[in-house]
Amino acid sequence: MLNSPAPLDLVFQALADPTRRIMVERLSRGPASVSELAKPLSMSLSAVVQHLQVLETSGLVRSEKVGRVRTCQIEPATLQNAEAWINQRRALWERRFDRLGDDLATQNDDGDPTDSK
Amino acid sequence: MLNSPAPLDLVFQALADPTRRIMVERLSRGPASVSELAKPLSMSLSAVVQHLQVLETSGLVRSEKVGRVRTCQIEPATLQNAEAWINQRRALWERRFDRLGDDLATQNDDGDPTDSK
DNA sequence: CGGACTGTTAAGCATATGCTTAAGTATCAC
DNA sequence: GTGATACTTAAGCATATGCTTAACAGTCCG
Repeated sequence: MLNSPAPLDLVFQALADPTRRIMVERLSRGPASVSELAKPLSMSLSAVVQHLQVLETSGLVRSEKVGRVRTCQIEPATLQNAEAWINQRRALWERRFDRLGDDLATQNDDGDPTDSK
Repeated sequence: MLNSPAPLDLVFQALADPTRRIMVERLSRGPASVSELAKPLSMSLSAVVQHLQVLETSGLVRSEKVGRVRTCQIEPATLQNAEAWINQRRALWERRFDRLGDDLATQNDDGDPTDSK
């Protein structure tokens, strides 16, 4: 039991910050050290480390230290969980829209294609 | 273009709260009034209204008042924006994994397996 | 060894967030 | 009009968040 089930709360919370999204974007292109992550960001290294901790707690990022360098990488499964949640909601509302379409069709049933675009 | 581009910050921030995700889930199944949204939630109506404001500010929910009832519905496009962001990151890391596979294949290509461990 | 490099940790601070209670406003139903 | 219904708004409060600076701790290099 190394890592927690990474609740959606923490994942979305982590993604809510633009700095952290930049870090995730960078890591989507490949692993990076802490200072590489910090390079494009205009804030102290300390702040970057704190953002990194949020990302790791959320399960979005995993890191390992070798020598004096900590190398970070994304954990795709976690991002996919977030995506999956959104997908499931979409399934609900799309189902609803389909039924709505059926109802309209039923109402207009005797062939008059009102919105023929 | 009535409203602002609904920055991802606000969308992910809105989704970070479990109460608000319950509300979004409910609205994915169809429109609801404020008190209908509040029914499954163990907090004051006032708190629910405040959550609703967060959802509306994020662009995830739209609402309209008729008589004394405010009816709320989801705004699918906004959720899809969030999904799209995740999808785009995935495109990046998948591309990377593909190249990684290529490299491994190339390295092992012409038969001299010097360190076959 | 000594210094540069790469983080790490702690303290402090301003602002944001998620509630609460309490008081108010605008329907609707009789 | 009276009362119930359905929010709405404001104030207050505890905790969380996003930084900062400053001091500390390993690691590598000559």
